[in-house]
Amino acid sequence: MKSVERHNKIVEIVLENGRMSIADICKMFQVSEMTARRDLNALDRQGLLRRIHGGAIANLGRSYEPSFQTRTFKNQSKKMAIGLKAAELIYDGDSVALDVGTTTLEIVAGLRGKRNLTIITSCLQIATRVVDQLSLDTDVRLVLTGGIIRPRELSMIGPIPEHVYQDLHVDKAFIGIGGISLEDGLTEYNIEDTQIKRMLIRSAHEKIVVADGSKFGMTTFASVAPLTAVDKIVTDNSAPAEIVEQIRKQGVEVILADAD
Amino acid sequence: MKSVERHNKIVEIVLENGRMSIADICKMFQVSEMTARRDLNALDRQGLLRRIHGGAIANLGRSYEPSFQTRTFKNQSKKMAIGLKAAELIYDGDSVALDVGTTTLEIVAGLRGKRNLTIITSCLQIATRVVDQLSLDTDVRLVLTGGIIRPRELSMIGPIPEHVYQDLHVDKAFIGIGGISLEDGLTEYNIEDTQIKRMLIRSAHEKIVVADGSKFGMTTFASVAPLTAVDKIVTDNSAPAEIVEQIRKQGVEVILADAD
DNA sequence: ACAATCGAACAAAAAAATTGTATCATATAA
DNA sequence: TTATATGATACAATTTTTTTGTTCGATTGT
Repeated sequence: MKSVERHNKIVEIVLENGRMSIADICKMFQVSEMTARRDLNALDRQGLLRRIHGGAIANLGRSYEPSFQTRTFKNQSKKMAIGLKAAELIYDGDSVALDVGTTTLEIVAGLRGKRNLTIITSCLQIATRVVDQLSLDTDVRLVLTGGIIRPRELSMIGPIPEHVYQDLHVDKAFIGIGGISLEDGLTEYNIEDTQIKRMLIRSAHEKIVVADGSKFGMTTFASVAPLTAVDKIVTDNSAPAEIVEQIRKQGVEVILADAD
Repeated sequence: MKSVERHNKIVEIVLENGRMSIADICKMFQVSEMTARRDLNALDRQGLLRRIHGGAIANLGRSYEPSFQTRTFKNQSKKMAIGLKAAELIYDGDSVALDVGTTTLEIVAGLRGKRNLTIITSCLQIATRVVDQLSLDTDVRLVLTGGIIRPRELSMIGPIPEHVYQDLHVDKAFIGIGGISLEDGLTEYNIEDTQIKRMLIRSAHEKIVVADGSKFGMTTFASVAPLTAVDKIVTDNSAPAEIVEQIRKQGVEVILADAD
């Protein structure tokens, strides 16, 4: 086992159980205390958990959204499956908007080989990944909306992106979302985000939500739009069947990706 | 000598002399032919030179601007010195615009420890570096202008950044430039860039050009502005003394950084 | 106070990268 | 075309970097 794998596992467990002790790590991975401490200190520096005496705890205050990097670890394989499935909805020549998010980020991997795409995003991570992965092989036009960068999020907010989205029209918008519920519709953690997401929905011909199964039945802080404001939802097969059923009855297509 | 240093030296020499043979490399660095070949192949893959039978040649069609990555290698130590010197002009609380460029990129390193900065840029590299290096320690507000990303340049052009710069006003703008000449003033390689640079100059209270000594006396393709449109020029001590003298006579302050 | 935990420093071990040599394939020039 | 130089692959040797463990004095929480 490589050290990076161990780090990932540790973060996953801390996120799952809320805490993990030095002793736990020693036992589970057969390493010395010093190594366990070094691991936790490194992960703490990366902001992925909070170091405490004797171990580490998750660093999420309940009502706060975890940082982008932390969220990347949650349900990663599911997000990858969703991203690839969502990418299948994109055809050569499409103009697509990719919302900020760890799930939308995975869509990029599925764009290899597609021709003549226009991609609009306000997410620095997505932009960087597109440049790294695509701009060499594929002929892709990449547009960044600009805006004020939120340091932990690497997304841009404020009047600039709103203004840009207002003037642009895309074939398809892929929207990440904090919660999907029958009662409260689509909800997000931050008010700033809701505004951008609304603009996105407005300026896209086809509106597609990407969200892993854990988002279903969740209501987070700020309301974005009713369920029926979007055309499709791409999720994985861990999404609760009854909720999916109800959503379909409301006329929203739900696409399930196979996650390992 | 580390392999990276050797690579840098090789690129520098190829850029300087236009070509370099396998034998040259073996002799100069006391390495085997195999190593020399591996070096050239690696650098070719990175697009920094063009591999030919028996050696390598520079891969610049004379009238074209080399790619961002290639330019990073040219006069790197001088650019670092200039960047640090230029950063001394920035005070706590300033709002600064950082133009696209390999020299402006080096300003970021000098911003450590400064408080309450607002940085505006349309360069993806600069944005990424600011996020990596500063956003943790420093309290910096980072604004990206947005725009269409030019894949090789990682800069943004088009109506979006122009519009954004139009609405923003900064204390100081640091402008990279392709050529500085007494007859033709400030010139650039691409027309697209000139427009943005003009906007930058217009929206800044203090206009500062950063350019290494090799840019002096050069005229590139497109005219940006007359020399007197800017307040200061930060360069290194390799800048030709007579030209510097003449520029100073025109009322533009020239600051010389000590390069190794 | 006192046992557990921590971090610094050093040494050991493992992993990764760099480099060289030998060998055979390929390209260039006469 | 042949002869010679150059190239590429594979493997081994080397160096460098990363990771890990141990010891020991300092610090922490109960």
